Amino acid sequence: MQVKPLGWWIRSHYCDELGVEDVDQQVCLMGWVQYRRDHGGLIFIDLRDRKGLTQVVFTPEFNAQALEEAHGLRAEFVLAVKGVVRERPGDMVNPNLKTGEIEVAVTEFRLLNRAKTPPFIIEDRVDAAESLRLKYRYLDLRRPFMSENIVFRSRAVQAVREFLHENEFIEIETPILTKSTPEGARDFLVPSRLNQGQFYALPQSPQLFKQLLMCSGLDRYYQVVKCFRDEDLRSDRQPEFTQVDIEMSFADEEAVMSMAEKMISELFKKTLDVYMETPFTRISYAQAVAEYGLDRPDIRFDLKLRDVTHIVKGSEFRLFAEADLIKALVVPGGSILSRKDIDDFTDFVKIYGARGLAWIKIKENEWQSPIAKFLSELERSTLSVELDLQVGDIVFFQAGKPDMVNTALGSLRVKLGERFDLIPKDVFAPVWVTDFPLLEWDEEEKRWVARHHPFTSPRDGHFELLETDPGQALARAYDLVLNGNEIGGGSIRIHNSLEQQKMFEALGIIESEAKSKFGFLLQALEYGAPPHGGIAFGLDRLIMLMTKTASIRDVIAFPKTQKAACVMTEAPSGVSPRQLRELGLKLREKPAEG
RNA sequence: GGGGCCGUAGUUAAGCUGGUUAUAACGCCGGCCUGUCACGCCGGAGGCCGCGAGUUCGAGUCUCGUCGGCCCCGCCA
Repeated sequence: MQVKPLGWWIRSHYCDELGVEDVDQQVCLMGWVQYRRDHGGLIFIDLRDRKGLTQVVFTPEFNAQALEEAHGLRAEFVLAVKGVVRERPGDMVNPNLKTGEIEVAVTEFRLLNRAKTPPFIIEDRVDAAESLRLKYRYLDLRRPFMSENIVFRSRAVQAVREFLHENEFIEIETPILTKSTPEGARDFLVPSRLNQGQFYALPQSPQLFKQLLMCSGLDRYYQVVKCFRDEDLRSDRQPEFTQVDIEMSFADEEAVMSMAEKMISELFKKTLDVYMETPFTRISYAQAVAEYGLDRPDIRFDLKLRDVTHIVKGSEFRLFAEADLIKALVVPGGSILSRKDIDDFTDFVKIYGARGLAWIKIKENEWQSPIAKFLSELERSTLSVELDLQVGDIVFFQAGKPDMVNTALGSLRVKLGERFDLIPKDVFAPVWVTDFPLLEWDEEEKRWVARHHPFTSPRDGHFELLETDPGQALARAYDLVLNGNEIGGGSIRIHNSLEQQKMFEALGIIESEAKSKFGFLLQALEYGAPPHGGIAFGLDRLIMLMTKTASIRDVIAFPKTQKAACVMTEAPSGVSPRQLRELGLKLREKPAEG
């Protein structure tokens, strides 16, 4: 069987399109051999393209020569098939296939290309090792699961673009080769050949450019844009990722948030037919941390943390007595947990720096607990009343530094939500988190750093706090959280040069550095900068949630591994001595290989 | 920087407290087959047990190191 050119053949249908209404039509399909069922005198091939499968049948009645040749077909061979659509008799209908009521009887076919036996079978139920899938990514993307994710992503981006264009936003590209700035994540650097010893940085986000576009009067900007951060990876984090980046002039936080939630709800309506009620729920940062322990609360289930410091601070239990904060988490019906379960949860909270996990099982006549004996009668009764404890409940306690207590117990809350099946599937629960602190104390650098970024405006009247009590200043910033995942965040920016300089001062950035790193921004703000603000959405993470995939890699065509490498191209790699010389670079140590 | 899990035919896995020739399924190759649909039946090939040391009479199995993949903490405005 010879490989033949495409010639003048033209595809008439995709492999998901034909049905009984097309019977007797002459059609032409093109695709890959999915399954081959060779009966000797009769051969069935399931032909696959990106849309679906169609059974084509080679029979001697239609073309004996073609049947003869088709014995040589193998998985993943590329075919063009011409034939007649036939209705299948009732008992031969395949109800599992969209095109299962028909088949295409082959009158003529062309083998367009052969294929080696693939390293793994191209189908959804085969769970090949991820490293293998990544090495042969082009094959992995043939699987319906993967290609559907990629197609969905395209549809979602399309919906976002439509919304933004309808709302007067202008798509504007910003530089990829740009300037390294202090603050924030580690930069990816690109050496400059024409300016030896100097480096570009890849943008962590187009933050400054979009603000400058507002200064330009372009008024409403957006961009679907790659961003780069040289930090460690996670299942929801890649070193290069895509943001839907938005900025608008003459807007306060209400304007940005209302625009953003319209965009998100329209996106969900258009692509998933999911209705989201607007306006979205809002919660302050302080309340989020108090009740959920995290600044990205999953509000799909209740189970809130309770501050019990005032009740048990004076207890004889040393861990409580020494703690700055003691919080409790009551799980109704949780006393069914075994010792082993509790040990596992204890190990889990230790990840976050907890020393242990205190617990009390509320039984009919007693409190079963390693710590009950340390609690006075009053402490017990106060806990019982304030936490409304019922027989069958379990109470977990976490005590220590506030950050640790909140993170550990907040993470445990999510874990318990899963364990007790409290999290409704198929629910998308967006929530705005607002009133973030403007600054955070960086213990390592011994200075205040911007929690969002240094261009975020403080709330009215909070500028003065920068000099008196920086930790109390609140930001005009907002995060959008979906099912416990941060999917977007933004702020109203400082649009006054003097205020921006004051902010740099508060961050310990000296004037000369501010001038050299951000001089262009400070200048731009002096030439009539409009009030402005914006938001950026993490597209990959958003798509991951919408498609309910477990990893961000499943919604990115060519992702990187945890070591930020591409298994397929083998990037990163060494470069030739000549390339280094041209760039004026010299490696400190000899690499293993060039 | 740190913690954890995993690496055995092409693939997915099994391989017990170390013990003869390392199993199975799918895939692959050959043959048969006109109604299958993850076709079926018969036969066959296929292994540096990730790599390197060590312990041992003996290592897929135990120890250490190393490489790779994944999950997590730190980090990620």
